[in-house]
Parts: sequence; C-alpha cells; structure tokens
Amino acid sequence: MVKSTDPKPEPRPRLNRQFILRTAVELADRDGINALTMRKLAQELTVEAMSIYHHVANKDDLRDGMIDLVFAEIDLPSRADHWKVALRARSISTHQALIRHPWAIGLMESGTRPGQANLRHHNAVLGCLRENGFSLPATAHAYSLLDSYIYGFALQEINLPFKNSEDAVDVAAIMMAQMVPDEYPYLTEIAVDHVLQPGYAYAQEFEIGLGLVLEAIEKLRNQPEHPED
Amino acid sequence: MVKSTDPKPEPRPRLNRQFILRTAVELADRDGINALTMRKLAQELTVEAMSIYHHVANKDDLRDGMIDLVFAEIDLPSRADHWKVALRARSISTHQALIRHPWAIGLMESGTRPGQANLRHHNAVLGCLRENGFSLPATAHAYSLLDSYIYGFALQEINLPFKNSEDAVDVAAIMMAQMVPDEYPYLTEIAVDHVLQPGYAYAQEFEIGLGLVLEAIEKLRNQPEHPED
DNA sequence: GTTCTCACCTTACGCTGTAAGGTTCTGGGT
DNA sequence: ACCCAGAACCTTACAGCGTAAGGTGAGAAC
Repeated sequence: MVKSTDPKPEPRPRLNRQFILRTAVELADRDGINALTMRKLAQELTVEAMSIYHHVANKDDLRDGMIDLVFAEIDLPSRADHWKVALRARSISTHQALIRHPWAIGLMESGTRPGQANLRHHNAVLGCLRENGFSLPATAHAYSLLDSYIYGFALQEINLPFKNSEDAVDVAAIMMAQMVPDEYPYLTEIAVDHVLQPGYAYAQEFEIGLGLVLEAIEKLRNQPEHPED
Repeated sequence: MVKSTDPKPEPRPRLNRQFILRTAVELADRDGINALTMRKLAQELTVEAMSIYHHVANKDDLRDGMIDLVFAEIDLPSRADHWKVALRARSISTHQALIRHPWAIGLMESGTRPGQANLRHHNAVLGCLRENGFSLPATAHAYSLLDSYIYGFALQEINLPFKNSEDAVDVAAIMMAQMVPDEYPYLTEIAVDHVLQPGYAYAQEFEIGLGLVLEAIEKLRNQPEHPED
C-alpha cells in the first residue's frame, strides 16, 4: 500500500444522531417510507447498517426522531397576534409540514413517544388558548377539534390519488371504465361537475374548513365550564 | 395407508377471498397489524402461505380488501331521518368502526384503491347532502370538513397512550419524571387539572366536536355558489 | 508505550413477501 | 365409471429485512 497518496482523503465526518435523522427524513421524502431501510439509510450515509445503531436505539427510535424533526418545522403560534390569527397560521404551518412529509402521519399511528419539539408545540398551542379566555374544558374541546381537522385533512389529501383536476382526469377515466353507469350517481356528479372542473385542487379546501373550525372554536370561548348542566 | 379410517376427516372447507379477508381482519384486531404476515394468516387458516395467493393478488390487495370490509361495517346515512341526524349517526358509526379496527387508518395512507363498500358509502353521504339543499361546492366543503374531523379524531384517539384517567395516571407519572418542572406549564395544567380528573375519557370529546362540525356544516347549506364573490 | 474507549464493521440469524414449479383434489363430459 | 383439465394447495427457494454478537482499528488518556 502506498501510504503517502492522499494522507487525509476526506476523513468522512463522524456520524451523529441529528445528521442521521435528517438524512432519514430526506430519504423518506424522496423514495417513500418503505424505501427507508437501515441498509439504504446507511448507504446514503456511506456507512454500514450496523453503525447507525451506535446513535439510535433501533428503528422505532429512528422513527420517533424523524417525527420530532417534522414537529420542529412547525411554526409556533405567535404570542403577539390575535389568538385566531395565531392559530390559523400555525394550523397552516402544520398542514404544510404534514404534506411536505407525507409519511409522517403514517408513523404517528402505533403510539410514538412524543419528543421535545412535539411537547413544545402542544404546550404553545394550549397556552395560546388558555391565555385568551378559554376555560380548561373549552381548551380541550378546541384543541381536539382543531388538530383532528388538521390531521384528518392531511390524511385525506395524502390518500387522494390526484392533486388537481388534471391528474383527476386520468383517475376518473379509469374509475368510470370500471363502474357500472349510475351505480354511484352522487359520486359521479361531484367528480364530473366539481373535481374535474379546471382549476380544482383539493388543497384549497383546507382553509375553507379551517375557517369554519376556527369560528366553531370561537363559540367555546368564555363559555361557562359546564354549559349543558 | 388405511383408507377406511375416517374417510371424511372434516374436509377442510375451501378457502375463499371473503373468508381470508375476515380472518385477516380478526388477526389484525387481535395481534396488531404488524403480526399480520402471510405465514401467520395462513396458519390461522390451517393452510400454507402460498395458498393465499390463489385468492388474493398480493399483500396490498389483501390490505385493500380488509379496508373495504371496515367500510362495509359503517351504517349508511338513513334517508328517512333529518340530514343532520343521519349524518351524526353515520359519523358515530364511522368513528366506532375506526376504533374497532385501529390498524385501518394506518392502511389508508399509501393510497388504497377504493372498494365497493367504500364507494357506496361515499355516494350515500354525498347523496344525503345533495338531497338536502347543499350546492355542489357546499357539499364538497361539508364532506371534506366532516370526514377530516372523523379520521383526524380517530387518529389522535388511537395514538393516545391512554384511554381514560386511570391509564393516564401511569403515563403522566412517567412523563412528569422525565420533564423539567414547568418547562411545559400548559401541558402540565391540562394533564393535572383536566385529563387526570376522575371520569375523564378522551372518547367523549368526539361528539362534542362532532356537534360543532355539524353546526358549521349547516351554515354551508343554501349558501350561494360563490358567497365570497 | 501501553491501554482503554468508542466509532464503525463483519457475520449471522430468523423473519418477511412472493416467484417458480410440483402435487393433489374436484367436477364435468363422456 | 372413467378420464382429464383446471383449480386449489404445497414445496422450495431467494433476496431483502431488523438487529444480536462480537471483531477491528484509530485516537485519547495515562
């Protein structure tokens, strides 16, 4: 072996947990969550699979870390703004993060252990409500409603086989071919007369529903603790 | 070989797709979706793994079939009832089905191809709205909002590490031990003063949010096609 | 200079989904 | 009653998975 040639051939920067997690997120974004295997991730890091385990307990721990990275991308509600403005902004930010990382919702099922960013995020939203006249039960109701809407919308958006009216044309053609005509008249109607109209994009539904949810939440404010008693 | 002994020793009933799907759902309910492997499922059916492939194209096809079985469990909105009553009932029915089969939401990510029960269900809900004074855009808004809420709520409920205030005590003890005191004051507050109170159960939040969502939907009814123009 | 420590690697195991091809059962036509 | 085609089921095999166990080699500590 020739020792003198290239004595410091880029001494591969040491691995560390943050870098591993970021690379894993990139890989999942690019190739899908099923392509995220320990071996492929290792390859991406120019390392062998087992080396990853010096920085991560196991694959579940890796996934938990990835989820927390997604939460870290979400803007916290601004304390300066009106609560409704602040919650609208953080809701949109949450929605964007979930769409940017479509695998994230799937990882959340099967009980992720919440990370720092997750806890900070929850705490900030709860604080935004509590500091603006919401009782404790009202805060619980409001938070449950708002986040259910956000996660549910993202789930549906991700599952749609199309993103806009152009993609939808192809999907619709296939479905129409398989379907008995007028077996599902209302489905056909909304597809043909609404979804397939030029300019349609499901994503724009998000803020419409969000507005209604925020209005509903407003009603919970300053409500007595047990209004139905 | 002795032919005469037990000439018909329970001639194992032939496999068929429906029976395979039902068994798969049972197995996933009982042991979790990760325990649903082709070999375990085959064992449950007293058959070898590869035999399943005569009735199912591959594991994705199996999953699609399982999802449709879940949709088949959901009560369609009654045409006799007032639209709000009918939608409330089918929303509760949907929620129950999703909780009964906690793996279902996880399978929906990664674009399931909709089955018969799924299409019938969608069509019925759309019909319920269209026949009760909702314009086409209002129907789209209403449906998006309602189902986002239902799926999102179920997603959150399934991810909670506790179901009632009793389980929550244990979880809270662990979390409190790990957390710097007062690092997340609002999280602590809602945990101690709300979730940990006896009688608390997250599931009962569902109908509270559902009521608010249905009220929001009511506002969309009989609205002009483009109210913001 | 010796030893310790820790980052990374090698090997191996039991599990997965499923391709390819062999065997056995079943039902319809004679 | 027989045959035989095709369906139903089984055997074997393979590449890829997560990860346990233990090896290696470079740099730090003494």
